[in-house]
Amino acid sequence: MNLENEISLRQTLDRFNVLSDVEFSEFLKVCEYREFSKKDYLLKSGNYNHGIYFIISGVVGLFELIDGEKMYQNFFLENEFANELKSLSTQTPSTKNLIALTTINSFYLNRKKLLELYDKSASFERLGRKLLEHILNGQNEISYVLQSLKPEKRYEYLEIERPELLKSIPLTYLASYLGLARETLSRIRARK
Amino acid sequence: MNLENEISLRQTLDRFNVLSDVEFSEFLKVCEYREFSKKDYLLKSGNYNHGIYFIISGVVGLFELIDGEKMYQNFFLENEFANELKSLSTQTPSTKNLIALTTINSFYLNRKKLLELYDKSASFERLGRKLLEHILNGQNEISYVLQSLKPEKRYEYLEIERPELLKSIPLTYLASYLGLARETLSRIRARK
DNA sequence: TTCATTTTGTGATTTTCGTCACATATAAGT
DNA sequence: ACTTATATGTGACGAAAATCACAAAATGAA
Repeated sequence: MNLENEISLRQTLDRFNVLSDVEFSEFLKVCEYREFSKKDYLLKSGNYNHGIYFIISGVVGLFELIDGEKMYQNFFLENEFANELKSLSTQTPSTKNLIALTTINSFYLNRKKLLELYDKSASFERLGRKLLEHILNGQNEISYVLQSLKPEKRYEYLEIERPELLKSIPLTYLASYLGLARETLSRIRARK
Repeated sequence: MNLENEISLRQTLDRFNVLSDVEFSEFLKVCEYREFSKKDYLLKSGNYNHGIYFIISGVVGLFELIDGEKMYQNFFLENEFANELKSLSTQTPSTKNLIALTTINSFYLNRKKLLELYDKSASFERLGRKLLEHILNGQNEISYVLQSLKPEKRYEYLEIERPELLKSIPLTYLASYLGLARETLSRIRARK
């Protein structure tokens, strides 16, 4: 069970191809197992952000309150790193929130401990850099969708590129993610 | 003149607070001075991407051809690093283009040489990581604009947060950047 | 200076999407 | 099982933006 979780993490990190066995066990030492119930906040706006979460199971949403409405900006699924990097890197209070959309099993990675790892070996720093590259590529993609695609095509983007989101996340949240009115997305789906 | 350019670079890098004097002169060794005329391509879609450019002076645009139209996705001004990180990090042919919108003076930073630097000292890797964080924060911001702001507010975002773009870049290009029809942006500006 | 190219402005028209209102369905909590 | 809270569907309507068409202005090149 616990071992299984570590294997998930290992496999995810292996895709970046940087950590040796020894380094991985070093890495594991900074991982704290944490659980959350649905609607729990992993990060609340106004608070400082001290780390990131590796999602073992469940779905986490990143949102910002705008005119009293939750605008979802990202979703993190199994085997992804839930994060809000702006407040993490600048160490200023977060304007955004991370919320558990389901029950969550996760590993928490404390920022300070990660920075200490960075000092120990360049491999960890490299892992951090590669993870950032990965996140940035994802962010570029969603920008492209918002900039260039009409509502119907945005929905198709989800169908093709991120079908897991359609399955696990309420339409209402996806609408804000795609920059559309809830009703518009509902109608797009209706005519399919 | 040449010294002046190096000072610009130094000041820009100093904001990340990682390189010593010695490391900076090491860094300078991988910088190749390059000039471009207006309309030259720094990167052409279909080609491999072998590095990034520090812009000493001028403006570079990042665009993608969609239905035969240039969709501008970013602009790089003086003292910024013009880049297309997806093709650079994955080493696949670029789908995007970097084009000189004015005469350009730049330093070219070759990817391989940068990776070699990364191996030499963790400071360089850290610089790379911090630069990525910086780029990612910018990318998050433009996503927010596209997702949450109506056309008029998008224009105001430029007025307030990026006035240099309004001064130096044709309205037509800015329209695609903001995900709007050219005419819409022209009318927004007219009623101000 | 002249000609071609690029960029911007502006009206008329069409389309799409957002908004409002309310019904229904589904899930969650006691 | 009952009640409340969340989420979804759908029609009517209006506002806003896209599209089309063309003129004017600005920029660049020969």
